[in-house]
Amino acid sequence: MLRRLFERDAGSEVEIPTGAPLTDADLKVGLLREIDLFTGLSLDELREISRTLPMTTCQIGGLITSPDEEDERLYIVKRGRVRLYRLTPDGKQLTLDILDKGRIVGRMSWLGQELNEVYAEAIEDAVVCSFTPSELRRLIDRFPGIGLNIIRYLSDRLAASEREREVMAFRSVEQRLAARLMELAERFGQPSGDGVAIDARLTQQELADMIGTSRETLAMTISSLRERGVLEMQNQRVVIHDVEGLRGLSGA
Amino acid sequence: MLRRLFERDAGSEVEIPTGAPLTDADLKVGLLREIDLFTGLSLDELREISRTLPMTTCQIGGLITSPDEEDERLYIVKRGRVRLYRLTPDGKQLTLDILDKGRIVGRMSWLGQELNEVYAEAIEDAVVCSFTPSELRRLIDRFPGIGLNIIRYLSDRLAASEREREVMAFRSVEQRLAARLMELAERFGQPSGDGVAIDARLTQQELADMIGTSRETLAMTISSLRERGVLEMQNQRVVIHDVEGLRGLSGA
DNA sequence: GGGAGTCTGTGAGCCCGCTGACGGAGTCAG
DNA sequence: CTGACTCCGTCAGCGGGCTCACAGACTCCC
Repeated sequence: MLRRLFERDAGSEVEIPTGAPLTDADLKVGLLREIDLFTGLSLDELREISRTLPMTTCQIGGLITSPDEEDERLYIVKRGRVRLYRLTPDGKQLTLDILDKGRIVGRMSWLGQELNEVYAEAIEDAVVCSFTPSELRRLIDRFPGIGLNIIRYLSDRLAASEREREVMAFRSVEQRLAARLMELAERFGQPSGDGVAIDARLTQQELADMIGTSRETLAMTISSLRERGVLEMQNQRVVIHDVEGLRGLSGA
Repeated sequence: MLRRLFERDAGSEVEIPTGAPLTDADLKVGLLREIDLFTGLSLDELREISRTLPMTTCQIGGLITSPDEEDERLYIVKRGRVRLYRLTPDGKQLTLDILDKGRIVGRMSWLGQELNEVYAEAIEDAVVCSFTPSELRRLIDRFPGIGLNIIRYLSDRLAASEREREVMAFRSVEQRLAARLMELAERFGQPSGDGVAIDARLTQQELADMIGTSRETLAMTISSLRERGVLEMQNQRVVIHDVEGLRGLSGA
């Protein structure tokens, strides 16, 4: 079961070029501006920050960070999507979150033990930039606004995580699936011919990992929803036909 | 089922005396010093902060905050213990955490939506002090160290919450119970005649709410563990006889 | 086009844990 | 002492979801 970790193309580990920047400095500033973490900072400040931040790319399937990693480092996603997941001792996965632009992942002991024990895998080609703990600390001392933004970010993640705990504790697979698809539709939904399409390739195994069930049970649940005309899933794309119906099934 | 919310003595809602302080100013400074959130601040700074912080008391069973609350306010526990829980639409509870000295609860929209939808109930007589969002913001601007401490605190909570999600997703009631008791023992354990006693009164219903199961199933599980000599539970006190055995059962 | 690898659909069987029910034990007020 | 209330122990019954097993469909690469 452990091999699933490596099932996608390997050899795409992140290299971290601490020296020369990969890209034009102004492009970097541009990317920084789009990130919520840095709202409220002036252009000059952004420029100053961008000088110290190495940017790295990571191909689809590559691991950005894992519990084996020794370096304490914090990554900010600039492009692409990153899947955060935990691995149980017996090899099952639980996907915690899908991160896109502006969201944070990493482990830093001084920053609590956040995201220890957590893997981060690029599910699209991704660009991330990274800090060391001391860099971040210096940044926050100079620009307290960044501290506030991180607090807001962590609070959001915490609220979502605790909502998830309640869902996992008391709700059936169908309800959990409905709730998760609603969330994905809100974040990645595209209006399509007949309803809302979720703009992400998701195998049934991946969906199952998100709601903590088995692939087989998930397939049965999808079938049932398809028969009732609520949604369709083909070619690893989910299309929701009856959004309101799905919301009702989610039990919220 | 909803009445369980009120089963303990009512009439003990928090009143917030925004004006005159309840206690001697120096006592307040003393309490602030013990709180992790304020480590790294000088005595003068603590004194300055203490002037603006109202302290309130809350009797056992009282609600410190709930989703119905309109005020956005952040509370810091100074004495006593506070149980954080969510309520499902059909009236079941899931206890998220037990907070003691120095830990934070509250809802603030600018601080993400943390702890929206969350109830906080005093399970011992408690003393809390509270901020408004603007007060906290001012504090962080003046003392960035507080921002760092909050970040660390939130990171810890998030890591614990995500670990919990994995546990809820894949582990049996017995494993969940074992893991939870280990955690409680670490936080509230007292060496006792025959093993480790958990220093907190806990009904079986309350334990069941912590691990997301029913009271009946919990009772069966406790019985089974008792027969195997792992632990004992009487008078709402848990005594763990075989700590290593319990750790093994937790599957970690 | 053909074969390897992956993904999807479905079924049989089994067991954990939920529901519902009820009696006993402890505790507190009168 | 006695009733009222809460908490605890246990059981029968059932069903959701897991495991195991396999066949069909799709994709990608030679």
